[in-house]
Amino acid sequence: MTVIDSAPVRTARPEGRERYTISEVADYAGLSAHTLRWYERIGLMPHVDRSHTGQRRYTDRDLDWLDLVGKLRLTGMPVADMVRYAEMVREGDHTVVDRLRLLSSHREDVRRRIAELQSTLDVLDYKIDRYGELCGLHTSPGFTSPDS
Amino acid sequence: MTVIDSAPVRTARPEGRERYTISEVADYAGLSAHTLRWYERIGLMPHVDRSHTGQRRYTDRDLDWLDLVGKLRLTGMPVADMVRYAEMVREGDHTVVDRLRLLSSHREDVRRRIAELQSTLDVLDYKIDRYGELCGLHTSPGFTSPDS
DNA sequence: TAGTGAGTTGGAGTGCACTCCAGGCAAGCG
DNA sequence: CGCTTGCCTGGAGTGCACTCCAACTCACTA
Repeated sequence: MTVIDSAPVRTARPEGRERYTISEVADYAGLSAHTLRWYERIGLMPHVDRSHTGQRRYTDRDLDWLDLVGKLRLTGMPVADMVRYAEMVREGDHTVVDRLRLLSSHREDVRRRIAELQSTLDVLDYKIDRYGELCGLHTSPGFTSPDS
Repeated sequence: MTVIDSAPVRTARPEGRERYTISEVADYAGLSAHTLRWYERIGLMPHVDRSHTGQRRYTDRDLDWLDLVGKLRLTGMPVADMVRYAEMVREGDHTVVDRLRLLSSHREDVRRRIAELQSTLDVLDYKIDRYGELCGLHTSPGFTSPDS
């Protein structure tokens, strides 16, 4: 992968060590060990290496990748798209244009979502204000509602 | 339901008519007719009335309700929570405090989500900038990447 | 040396939110 | 009259993203 496929910001890592067990990574990334193995099976991880006994040993690079995946996941990118992205990263630099396209289109999605959320926030504020008034005026039961 | 359970803003309605068929409502709300029937089955609709032949006839009030449901849905409120809300609305005004609680807690969720999306947007901007540079520098294939 | 705890696998199961299907009814049209 | 269109029902099926299971290995401690 290219240098830009590691996250730009660093988050606190368990220790200064450079190889992590699956449960350490699960804790760090907020995913279950199951999910980490599943990510690997479906091709969402860039080949995790193993200890001499066959246990997974994640590197800081893997943690960086998981940071990015976590961000994309939180913003609702489908797993299939993330896998496509991961594949492109593995395929090398001739895929940068497509990667750019994928990321840009996702960015548009995210922008749209922010706008949607914002507009819902307005509706919620309005309704919460109304309910607040209602609760402030008569908190006790025993009156009839105008409609319903 | 109370007056505040209709949406504060009006959106364009199919026609000035006051009773709509399921497919008109599907078009309007951006849901399938299947989904509208399903909403009713699970108790997410406040009793839709019927024509003399048993077909659903939605009112403007139903459309208002669907506006709200659509907003909540877009902001990721689980259907189960929306059903709880709908039940409370049906139960009458003694549930306003709980409704307020539910809405307020959802508002916090939405605020958190906006912040998350915003932070992802920053990451995306950063990566897209890097990819942009890369594409600007060498759009043709045939070179080796620094890593992988 | 036996037990505990953390890891391994492939495959099956879960929960959510739809989505579709088969079979049927009612209205309108040529 | 037959045909098409739109709607009805209960129940089954789908896709996504996990989530768990059974059966196993390995390292460590009492």
